[in-house]
Amino acid sequence: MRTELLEQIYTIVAQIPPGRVTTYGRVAKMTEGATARMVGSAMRHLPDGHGLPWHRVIAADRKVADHGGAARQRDKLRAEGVLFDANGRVDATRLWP
DNA sequence: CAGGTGACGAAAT
DNA sequence: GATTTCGCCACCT
Repeated sequence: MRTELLEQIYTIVAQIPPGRVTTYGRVAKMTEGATARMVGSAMRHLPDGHGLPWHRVIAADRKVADHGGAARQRDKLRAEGVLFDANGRVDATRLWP
């Protein structure tokens, strides 16, 4: 059921190690049936203080997705040691399988 | 019920 | 490489 997919999404995101990142599409494929859009939507509806490392989920082009908290997301990532190149892209080696 | 939308992604132009 | 198009699917009008 839907909540099952949602649970899977939350679980997977929670598994991303600090200083590492993954993409919406990757998370979607790890679940069974979810799409990248659903993952993004799930992140958008997260309440405050959920404890989920939502900032470690980025777009497939390795740039921070464009949304209201993009700036904050970048700060959090940078605070974890994730470096961005001049194009605002994250190092490919930081990708979490 | 029909249509628009969006923290996406891949392919085409 | 920047833009556009299309596929995707839960949700809201």
